[in-house]
Amino acid sequence: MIISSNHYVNLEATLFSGQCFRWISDPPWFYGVISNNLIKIREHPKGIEFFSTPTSETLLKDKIAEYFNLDENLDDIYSCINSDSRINTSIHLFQGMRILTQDPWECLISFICSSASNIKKIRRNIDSLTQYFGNKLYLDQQILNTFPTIQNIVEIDEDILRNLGLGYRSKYIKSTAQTILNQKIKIRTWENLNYQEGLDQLVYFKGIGDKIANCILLFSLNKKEAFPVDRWIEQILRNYYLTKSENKSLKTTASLRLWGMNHFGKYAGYANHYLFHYFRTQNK
DNA sequence: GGTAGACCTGCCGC
DNA sequence: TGCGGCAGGTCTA
Repeated sequence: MIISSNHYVNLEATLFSGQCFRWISDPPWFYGVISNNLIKIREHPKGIEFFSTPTSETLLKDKIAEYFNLDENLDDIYSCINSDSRINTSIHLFQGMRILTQDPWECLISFICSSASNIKKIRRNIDSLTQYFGNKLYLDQQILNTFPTIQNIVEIDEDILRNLGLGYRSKYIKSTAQTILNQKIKIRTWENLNYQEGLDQLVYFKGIGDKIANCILLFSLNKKEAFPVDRWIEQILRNYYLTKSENKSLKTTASLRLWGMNHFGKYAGYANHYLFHYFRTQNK
């Protein structure tokens, strides 16, 4: 099934820029899991083309459009954030790269896994989790697994997570699932929170600080003003954006994040992600 | 409000 | 081949 988009959709950049961790590339197709369905997708002159199983394409169409934020006007966003040469270069290099709207629970666990790690290891960790807990989905030659549920994580021992290679993050994953269950926290209502309310809710969990919370807000809760500050973004801000005195006075992640949100405005998250991907790919 | 260690594990470069 | 530094952070003292 084809879903039309008002702007070119750059699947390679969107799916492999570090906002999600378990898509597989088999050109021209990409395979991934959305809402417990195996999705096969490729770029199409009108937008994107996809197949799904077990749910039919017709029933999943809206979900896929939402996942890729296809109704969001990229040209408007570009004109908002394109205020310097670095952003401009990145937009030209990765034209059509979109910020996704992923499942918040999966996004939350994935980014807890990301702390002091690297993309390869994060992918391995999440793959191990889905292989241990998930249900297998088949399409063409691909086998992918559904993501573990909150209940799945609550029910198993922390040592199993450690044996899967998650290290010190295991206790955070476990305690987050436990807290959500015990306090009957409704993840589905998170999308109704404003940025600050969402941030407060997320950093309440052990293992989620300012950076990871902003990733979850940006990549799953539709908060395009969110501005995750990691090692890369901190370096970019300090080297290219901050004045000498700002470099001195802005010490914490949160203060750098506030600077970024103020400087780049309501689509700061887009500016952040384009800069992040640009500098990461340049420095490989 | 700000800082130094500790924390798991496996890439990656020398 | 083997080894040490380091990675999309966060917590605690």
